[in-house]
Amino acid sequence: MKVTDLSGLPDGVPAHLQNQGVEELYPPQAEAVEAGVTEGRNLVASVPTASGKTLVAKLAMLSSIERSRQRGRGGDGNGTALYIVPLRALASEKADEFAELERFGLDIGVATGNYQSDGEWLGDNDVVVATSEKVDSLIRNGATWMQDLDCVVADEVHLVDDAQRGPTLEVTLAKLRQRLPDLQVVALSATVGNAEAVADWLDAALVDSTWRPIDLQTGVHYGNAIHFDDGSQRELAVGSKNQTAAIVEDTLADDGSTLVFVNSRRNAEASARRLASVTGGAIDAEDRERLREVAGRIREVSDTETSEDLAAAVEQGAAFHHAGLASEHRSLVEEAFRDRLIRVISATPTLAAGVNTPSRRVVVRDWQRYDGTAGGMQPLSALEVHQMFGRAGRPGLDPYGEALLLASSHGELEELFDRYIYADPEPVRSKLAAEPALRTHVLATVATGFATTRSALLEFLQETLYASQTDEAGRLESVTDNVLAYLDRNGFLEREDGGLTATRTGHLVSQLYVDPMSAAEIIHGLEDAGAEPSALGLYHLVSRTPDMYRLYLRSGDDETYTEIAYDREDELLGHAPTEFEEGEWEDWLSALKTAKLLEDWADELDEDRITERYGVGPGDIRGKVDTAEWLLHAAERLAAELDVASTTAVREARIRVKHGVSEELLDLVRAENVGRKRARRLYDAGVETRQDLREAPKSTVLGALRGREKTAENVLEGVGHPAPSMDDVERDEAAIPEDDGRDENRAQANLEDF
DNA sequence: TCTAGACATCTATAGACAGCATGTC
DNA sequence: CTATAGATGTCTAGA
Repeated sequence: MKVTDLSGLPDGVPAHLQNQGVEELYPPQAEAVEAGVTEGRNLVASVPTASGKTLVAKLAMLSSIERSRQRGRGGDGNGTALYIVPLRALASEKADEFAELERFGLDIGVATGNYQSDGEWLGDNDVVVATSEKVDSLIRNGATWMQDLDCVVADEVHLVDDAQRGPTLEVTLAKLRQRLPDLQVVALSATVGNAEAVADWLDAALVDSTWRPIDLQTGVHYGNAIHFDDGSQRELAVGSKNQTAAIVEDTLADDGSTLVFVNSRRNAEASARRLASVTGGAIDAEDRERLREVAGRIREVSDTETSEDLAAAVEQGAAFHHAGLASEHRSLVEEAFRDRLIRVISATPTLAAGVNTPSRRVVVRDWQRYDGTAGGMQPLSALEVHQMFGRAGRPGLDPYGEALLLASSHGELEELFDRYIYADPEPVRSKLAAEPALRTHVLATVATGFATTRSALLEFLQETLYASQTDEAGRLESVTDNVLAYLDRNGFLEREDGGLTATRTGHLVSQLYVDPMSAAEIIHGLEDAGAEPSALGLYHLVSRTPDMYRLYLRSGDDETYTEIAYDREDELLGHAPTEFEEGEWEDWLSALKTAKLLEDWADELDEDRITERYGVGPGDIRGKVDTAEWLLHAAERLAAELDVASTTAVREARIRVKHGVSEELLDLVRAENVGRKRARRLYDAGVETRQDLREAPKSTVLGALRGREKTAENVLEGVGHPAPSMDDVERDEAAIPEDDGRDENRAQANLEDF
C-alpha cells in the first residue's frame, strides 16, 4: 500500500510522509490501515520493536482528529487524542517525535508527574502524551477535557502483565472505554503469546506480525563461535579470553556498536570497565577528543565515584547504564552512543524498556536474575529477552542486526535455543486481582462516582482484561470484598445496603494518588505524633509505606540500625515492632536506613558521602528524595484534613528534604539559581536571607560564589537586586568558602554513628 | 621470611509511576 | 531451594 492511497487524514499528510522518504507502508502498517485504524476502528498491533508502530499511532490520531474537525465543521474541532506511555522519559521522546505534526495545525502537550504543560488547558491540545498513572490521576481529579477524547493509543500495552503498574493501565483503559463508548482504542504491543486475547478484550481488530524492517539474526555464542538460528556459524578471531570481549572486538572490526545486557548494576559497571580496554584501542584522535568532552560533562553532573567511573569508561569509548545513574548521566550516555562515539554500553534492563538506543549487536550476557521472592536466580522471560533482542539493528544505518546469548557449555547452548531462540513469547496475564492493586483502584472507582454500589463496582470490573481471562469466577469478587472491608475499616469509604460512598478522607487519598495503605500508615503515625515530630520520625514514617521503595540492609547494617532504632526510639512514630518479629523488624530497619539517607540529605551532607555511606548511586538519592517529597506532601494534606497539630512540622520536613538543606537555609534556597550548595556558601559568608542578598556588599556575594561573576549576577538578578552587574567588583577574600573542610565537619556528627 | 599467583570463601543482587508549584552546580 | 562476578582472604611453591 502506498502512502498516497491513504485517506481520511488532514490535507498534506501523505505528501509530508513522502517528503520524509516514506512511499510504501510497511506490511504491518498496511494491515492496520486495512483493518480500519484510519476509520476509527479499534486495533491491537502486536509487532516487533522498530517495525513502524509509531506511524500506525500517528495515522490513528491524525484521522480521528480529522473526523472530529469535520464534525465540528468550521470551528476548531475540540477533540483530543491521548497517547499513553509507560515511562516519563518516553513521554518527552514521543512528544518530540509528534512535534512534526504541528505543521498540520496540531498542538502537542505532555502530562507526567514532573512535567505538565498546562493544567486544565491540556484539553486545548490535539495530542496529549501522558503516563498511565497520570491519566489515571487526571480521571480521578475530574479533568473535564477527557470527555472530548476521540482516540487513545496505549503504547507497550503488554505491560498490563506487570504486577505493580499493569493494573493501572488496565483499569484506566477500562474506565475510558466505559465512559466514552465511541472512543477509538489503539493498543501497541510487543509480540506476545496471546495478542488475540487482548484484542478480544478491547473489541479490536488484530495485527499480529513478526515482520521487521531490518534483518535480525539471533544466535548463541559458545566456544569460539556464534551459532545462528539459521544453522550457520561464525568463527571469531582468537584473541580475548572473555566471551563478551571477543564479541565486542569482532563487532568493532566491522565498525559496529554493541549493547551488553547484564543482571546487576555492579556487573554493568565491572563489565564496562573491562570492555573499556577493548574499545580503548579502536578510537581515533578525533573521537577521543569528543569522548573527553562527554566525560567532562559527566563529571560536571556530580562528583560521586559513580560519576568518575563512568567518565573514565567513556573516555575509552565504553559506558555502563543503570537506574543508579543520574538522569543527565543516562541521557549523555544514550546520546553519545547514538552518535557512535561510545562503542559499547553494558546495561541493566533499563535500556531495553526505555528510549531508543539501537545497536548493531546486542549481547544478552546474563539470562538469569536474582529474585529474592523466588529465593534465588530466575530465568528471564522470553518476552524480556526478545525485547532486548529488539534493540539490535538500526534501520537505515546497519545492514542487519544480531542478537546473541552466551553459553558456557553445550547443554546451556541447547537450553538457550529452546528457551529463547525458538520459543514464543509468553502470554500476557492480567495481575489485577491482587489486593494492593485493587485497594487503590477500588477506592478511586468509588470516589470518582464510577460505581456507587457493590454490584456496579463488580460490573465495572467485569470490563477488565482480568475478567475476560479468568476461569475462577469468584476470585475477583472475594478479593474485592476484602478490599472493601479494608477501606471501610480504615475510614476511607462507607458501605450501606450494598451502596458505597467514599468519605472525605477517602476522596483526598484517591486524589493524592497514594496507596490507601500508605495513607493509613501515615494517618496512624500522625495521630501518634505530638505537635513537633522530628524530621527523622517523619522520614521514617513515609519510608515505611508501600509507596516507598526501601534500601536494602547489607551485612552489618542490621546492628548499625538496630542501635540507631534504640537511640532515637522516641522520635519514631507509631507502633514499633519488636526485635523478635523478624520480618517486621527488618522492614522497620530498612525504612530507618532510608530515613537516615533522607536526614543526611536534609542535613546537607555531600552527595558523594551519601552514595558511599548507603551504597547507592546519585540517581537513587534523587529518586528517594522525590518520593519522600511526594509522600510528605500527601502527609501534609492528610494532617490538615485530620486537624492534627503537626502540619507545620511536616511541611518543614518536606521543604528541607526537597532542597536538601537545614532550616536556616530555607529562605535562601527559595531564590532563583540558588540550591543547597550555593545557599550554604552564602550563609557561611554572612548572607543569610534573600533580603541580605540584596543588601550585602557585592564583593561578599561574589566571594561566596567562588568568584563566578556570571553566576553571581544571575543570583542577584533573581532576587531583584537593583544593580546586579558584577563589573569592577573585587571578590571579598574573607567570604571565599574553604572547600571540602567544612563539609567534612558537617558530616562529623553523623559519622559517629558509623 | 617474603611474595606472586592459585585457589577458596564471602558478599550482594533490575526497574521507577504519582502531587504541587516553580527553578540546580 | 536454584547462580555468578568480583572482592577479599588464605594457602602454597619458589626464591
